[in-house]
Amino acid sequence: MKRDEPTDFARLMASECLAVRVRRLGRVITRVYDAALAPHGVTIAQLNLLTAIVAADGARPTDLVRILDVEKSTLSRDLQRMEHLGWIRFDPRQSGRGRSISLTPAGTRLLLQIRPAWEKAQETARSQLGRGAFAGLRKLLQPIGP
Amino acid sequence: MKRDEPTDFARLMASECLAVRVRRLGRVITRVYDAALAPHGVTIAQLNLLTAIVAADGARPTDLVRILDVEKSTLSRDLQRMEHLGWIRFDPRQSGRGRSISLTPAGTRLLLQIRPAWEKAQETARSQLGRGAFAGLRKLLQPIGP
DNA sequence: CCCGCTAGGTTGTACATACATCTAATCGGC
DNA sequence: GCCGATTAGATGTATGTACAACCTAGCGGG
Repeated sequence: MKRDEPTDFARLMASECLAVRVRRLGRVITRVYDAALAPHGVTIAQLNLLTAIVAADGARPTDLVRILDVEKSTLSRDLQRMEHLGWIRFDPRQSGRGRSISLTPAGTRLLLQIRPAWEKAQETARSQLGRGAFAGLRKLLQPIGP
Repeated sequence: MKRDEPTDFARLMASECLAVRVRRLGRVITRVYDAALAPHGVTIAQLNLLTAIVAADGARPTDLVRILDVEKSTLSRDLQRMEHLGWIRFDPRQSGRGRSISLTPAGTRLLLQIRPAWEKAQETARSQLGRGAFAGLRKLLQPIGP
């Protein structure tokens, strides 16, 4: 019986490819969080940016690029959107290049309002994945983050 | 000392949010695979689709939606692109709704040419994450897949 | 002090993704 | 065999993502 090379490869991808699995989980998880946050008009990507800006106090776009492992052009446009929405502001720096980012009062208020929705999304994700998988993933992904 | 609620939330997100971690890993991993596949003019998302079509022989778009956990409108456009590129074809079905998808000869040839680049991306991912994390992730993500 | 470098950002283009809405085809009850 | 309900897909709009190419403002050597 002749081996079917395309089928072999297809099976191998399905069972072994890390990208396929991580991306799929990303789609599913993103939907969970986006659905929970939607009533506030915010996405998980935007919430991630907002909290990163708060956590890395006084950071410039280029710092967030490093911290979040996102492309600078992606970040540039994401920040533009959030500036137009009135959530963030760019401040000139005393010395050195670039501008620091900070939350506006509206951005800060929004962040605080969002929190319960995020907690709910965490709980949904936990129950959908199972508590063991959730905790295991969080732990395994720890060293990958900053 | 007064508690800073935004900062608390920001720290919590950074340390506890599963979406943040999964999405970040997704960006990093996607770049690894896309870079390896780029010389063939294919992305990891497209390779995933091609192999899913082969693995789920005779599947319709709606079947892939279920299998890959992707939105039907997303899939619709991804398939359109691949049809225009001449990689896939839609075949009418004997009975029932919809159309089955299959690879064209060009699509099949492409798939076989790609394989070494994918193996290389796997190896790169493995060494960047560390073998333990790679294997652990693959295993943890197993039950989430189909 | 000036001029070249380089780091920081933006813009052009393309793909991947999703939600809402719409169209079309099929299925099933009667 | 028709007609209402359901399903399969396509389209409009928006976000997130990346690469390549470009621009520009500070830094630093001389």
